[in-house]
Amino acid sequence: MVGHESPPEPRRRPRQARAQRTVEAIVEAGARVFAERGYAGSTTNHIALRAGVSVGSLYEYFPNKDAILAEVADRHVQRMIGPVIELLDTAEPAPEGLPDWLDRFVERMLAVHLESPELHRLLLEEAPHHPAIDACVLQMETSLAHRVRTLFERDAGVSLRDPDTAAHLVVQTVEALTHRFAHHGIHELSPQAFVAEVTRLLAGYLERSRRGA
Amino acid sequence: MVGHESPPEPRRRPRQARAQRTVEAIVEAGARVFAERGYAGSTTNHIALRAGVSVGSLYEYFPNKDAILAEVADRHVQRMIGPVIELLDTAEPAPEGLPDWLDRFVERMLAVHLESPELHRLLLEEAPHHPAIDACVLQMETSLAHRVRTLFERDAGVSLRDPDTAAHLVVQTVEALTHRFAHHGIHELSPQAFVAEVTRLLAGYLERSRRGA
Amino acid sequence: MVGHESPPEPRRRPRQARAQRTVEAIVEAGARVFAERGYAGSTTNHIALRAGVSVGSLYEYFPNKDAILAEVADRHVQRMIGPVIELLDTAEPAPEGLPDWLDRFVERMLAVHLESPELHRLLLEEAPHHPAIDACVLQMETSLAHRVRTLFERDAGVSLRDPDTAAHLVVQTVEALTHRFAHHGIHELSPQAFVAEVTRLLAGYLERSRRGA
Amino acid sequence: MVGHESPPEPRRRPRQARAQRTVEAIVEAGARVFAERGYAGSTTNHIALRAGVSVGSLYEYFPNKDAILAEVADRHVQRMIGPVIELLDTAEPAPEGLPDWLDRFVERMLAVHLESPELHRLLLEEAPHHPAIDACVLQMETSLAHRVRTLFERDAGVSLRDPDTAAHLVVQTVEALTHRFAHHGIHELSPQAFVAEVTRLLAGYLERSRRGA
DNA sequence: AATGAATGAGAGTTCATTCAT
DNA sequence: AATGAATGAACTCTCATTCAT
Repeated sequence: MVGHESPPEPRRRPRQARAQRTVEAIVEAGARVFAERGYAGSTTNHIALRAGVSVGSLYEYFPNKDAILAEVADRHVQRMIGPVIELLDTAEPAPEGLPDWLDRFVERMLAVHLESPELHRLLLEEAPHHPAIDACVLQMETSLAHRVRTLFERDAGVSLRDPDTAAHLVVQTVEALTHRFAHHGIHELSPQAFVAEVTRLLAGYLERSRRGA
Repeated sequence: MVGHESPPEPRRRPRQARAQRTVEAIVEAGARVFAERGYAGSTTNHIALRAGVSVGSLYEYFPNKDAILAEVADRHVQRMIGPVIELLDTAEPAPEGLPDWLDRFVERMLAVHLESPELHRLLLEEAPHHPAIDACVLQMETSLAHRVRTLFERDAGVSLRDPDTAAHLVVQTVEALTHRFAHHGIHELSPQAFVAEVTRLLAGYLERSRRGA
Repeated sequence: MVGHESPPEPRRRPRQARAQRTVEAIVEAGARVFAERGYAGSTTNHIALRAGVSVGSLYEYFPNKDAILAEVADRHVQRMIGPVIELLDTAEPAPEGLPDWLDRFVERMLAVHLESPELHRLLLEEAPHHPAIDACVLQMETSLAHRVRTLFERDAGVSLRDPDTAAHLVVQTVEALTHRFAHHGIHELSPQAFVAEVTRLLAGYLERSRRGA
Repeated sequence: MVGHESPPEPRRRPRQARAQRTVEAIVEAGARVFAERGYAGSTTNHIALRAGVSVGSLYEYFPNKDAILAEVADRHVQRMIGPVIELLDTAEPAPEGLPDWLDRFVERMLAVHLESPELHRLLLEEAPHHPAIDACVLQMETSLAHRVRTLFERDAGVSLRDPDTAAHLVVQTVEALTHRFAHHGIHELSPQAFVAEVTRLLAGYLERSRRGA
């Protein structure tokens, strides 16, 4: 009769799993509520309600409202740069193909910006500049810049005088322009034309910046 | 008083010199307090206190907190673009001098961003996207882009395929990069080097974009 | 939060016994505070304090000050007309007894007015004419008039030309006179004498109004 | 050359006349503003503005908001009872004509209530029970009751047991019923029918109350 | 005598957070 | 672990009143 009365599953698991689900629900609810109502307009009660959880539970897992924002921001940024990093990491060494992958880079950045624009805008523009968010964004940029620089260096055709600066400028420019375009557009410019134009902008820069030039 | 809901009284226009001084003090205090504490962290009482004025006086001239922000934003933007517009309007027609005035343009934009960076950051990044601010910023950009385009067209050496788009991209890029640089810098890059690099970025683009190219 | 203006959240319905007690305390405190200080002189903080509850709790259950007044009014009216309606509903059919039940009717109305005269005065005279209160009062009157009319019709001795109008006049007259008497009296007139006099007034009217007359 | 340089008009007159006009303007503006926006909804600034006067001037002549209300109330009551008193004072001694002048009394009271109902309602129902208003109303009632009593006594046909009480009841009843009717009506009852009905009500009472009865 | 800018106590209301259940 | 009732400091905004001009 030993080991008979208790199911083989560990006892603590369900609790932890439940807790995990609760946290998950809160973060997701947070993302939606923040996106819909802005930071100041969102209350912890809204979020708890949307998560199907009581405020008490919310405070069981997050010390305050900002902590929810930080988590939401972190996840959002991770989800955003994932595809971009993947692209950068799998880029073929192709000297003459520079414009080609620039094109693909810009294209993917734009795609990523168009995905959940409200949340994105919130995090980058409206949210009080919480250290956590600032850190997130800087880290994202550094991470991308680092990979872009690696590509520059690996690519024989692009041997720049100051590859690090170039990489940062490129990343910042693409980030800023796609962000802007995703939100306000530029006249009637189509996304394709926009991507082409930004690619041209960067290609010109990189050619000019070659060490030999 | 339920169901009586009289419309919010129109605010007083300052007529006497004393009133004018009060308004001035409120706007200036608003700029400072907003810059120091952020939008949400600033209260109308803070602003009134800093202005050396009672809350009542504040509400005599501004219907609510947002209205103060709008006024602060408007003045800030006017003060910011003034020098840049002046530069653009007095630029000499100089085909071969393109890099030269690009350089001066970037330089002045950076100077302008370094002036009251906290306030600037507030208005562009943190403030809830108040229509008034959005309008301000878009108008500023349009205004600059228009002048830049005029310069492009007047300058024989830069006959672009799509001068309008190019002008917008240039303005947005400069705005974004200088803004960013003013706030976070890029490693140890000096302001001079930064300006030179951005100039190179834009010059490459414009050369590439020539109609003949 | 400009232009976000979320609709006022629907208030919580008390579910737990504790919450029910809180609501009860607020309504009772409201009745007292309103009666003592008048509507304008009463603040939500006064009421909360008197109820032994925080303002926050008050707003948990009532969207605003008026809502408290409405609830207080409703309860007061219900409590007031209860005894009167009971009297009317149990009146014996007694043709020659008309003066008798008129007497009892006036007597009970006076009793009811003497009960919590301050609150009563507030609701009928001072309170901003909130729809809820108006409705309450009209409904009360209609309700009483309807029953009075039924009594008239049932009573063979009182077959009026226009029983509906008569019923309304009777109810309004009794209401107005007892209300007045309860608050200011008439010289040194004793309550008994007052009741007798009003009964005489009405009896005269009803006799005169008989169809045959 | 004596008495030559100064015009014969007294110097102070213009100032007083102007002041008188100012007071007049304020009281009239007060009446309108109170009637339109209710007591709480009216501000001294509203009243001053409407009167074409500065707040400062308003406080030159009235110590506070209540004082304006009191004056407005007083004038209103005077204007109201004027015609009624005139009627009572010129009534012919006419024993058999009792119903006749009751009819005219009720009719004139109704007319008077229909004149500026908003202001009237404000003063009797909404305004905080300011002593001044209470006094006004009581005085009005006393004044009318006194005259009615005189009529009763003069009129041989109506020799009541307690003429004073009867007079008060009559006045109060007419006041209450016409007030009510002017504001809410009774079903579809026409004003004529209403007057007739109230007359009947009172006539019945007075007949019953004769000493001999 | 008149102006109207300035005052500031105090109103109603919100919401992040706590804690008894 | 979870609930949700309770908290209360803090906010925005009003308006009767004062007083320098």
